[in-house]
Amino acid sequence: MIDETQRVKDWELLAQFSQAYRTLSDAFMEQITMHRAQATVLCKLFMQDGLTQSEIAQQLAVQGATVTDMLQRMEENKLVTRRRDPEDNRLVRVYLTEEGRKRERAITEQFLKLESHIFEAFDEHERAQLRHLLTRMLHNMTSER
Amino acid sequence: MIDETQRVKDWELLAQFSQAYRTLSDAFMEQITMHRAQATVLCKLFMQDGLTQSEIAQQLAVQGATVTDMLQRMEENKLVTRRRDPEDNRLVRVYLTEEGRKRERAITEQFLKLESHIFEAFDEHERAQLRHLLTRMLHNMTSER
DNA sequence: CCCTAATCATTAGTACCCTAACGATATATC
DNA sequence: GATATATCGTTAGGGTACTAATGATTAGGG
Repeated sequence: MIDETQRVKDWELLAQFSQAYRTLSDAFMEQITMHRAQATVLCKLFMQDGLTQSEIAQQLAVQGATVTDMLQRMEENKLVTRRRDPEDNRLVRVYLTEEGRKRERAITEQFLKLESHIFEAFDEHERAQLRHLLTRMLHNMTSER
Repeated sequence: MIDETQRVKDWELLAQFSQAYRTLSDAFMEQITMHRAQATVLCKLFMQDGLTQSEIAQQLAVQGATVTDMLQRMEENKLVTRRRDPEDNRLVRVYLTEEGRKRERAITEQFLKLESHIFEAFDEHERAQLRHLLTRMLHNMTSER
């Protein structure tokens, strides 16, 4: 008989990991005076400027209301500007400011540092293995039904 | 040359996973009218009643202030009671109420459901592999320096 | 015994994330 | 063209998380 009261359940491990990832990335971003979620939004804009708010919400897998709040703070801090799309007035398109664009290097470097910290002592085979497992779990978690 | 602009970076995968886990567990807990973090606290108390707040903070890997807020809400909702430890008056010990204890079955079942949803189509070997990789990352993430 | 340092919990302020309800705009159907 | 439906963003309210500052209690060193 395995002692059920002692064994760490898998969901506990996932919860711990999820929490630890956020805490650590908060700490890394704080080193360059950024917030985790805001840095992530900027990363999306580095790849493609002028995304709509709902596109950002979808890419971050958060609700639209969350994005509204975040972008309001980011606009106050002059990291982005927001303009209605003239083609479709429902859409709000988000653009990097000069100030936002200036942070590209620091942010991408910091995310790479975070990555190498987390994968300390991992070889490429193990990273590939992990990618595969995470991708499958992600599929299970986000698929309908 | 690999096209760096296309490949999903590992930190993005970790961030996605972390977000998806929270969203999904929020959804599962919402089905039984509970909040993710509060359910986790109750689980710790199911294992060991009368934990102090700092012990709970350590087990959840969050700051003490976070636990204070959570437990105040949980006490208002009659899920737990809090009493100062007579041996050491700095400590606040947290105890399950009858109401809190009543939720044990529903909560543990719901976490198991969550687990089997996430690990759909995983065999035991793959789960063991994942446990190993996650544990090592967790170690990298939480170790000093 | 007193003073200092350590530990524990709380408060205040901020950011992130959710749901629910709502207003504005665009599209589809008649 | 008018009405119905869908989409997009905002607001309001609540839960989860952080840091920094504070107060209360305990433990240690002289």
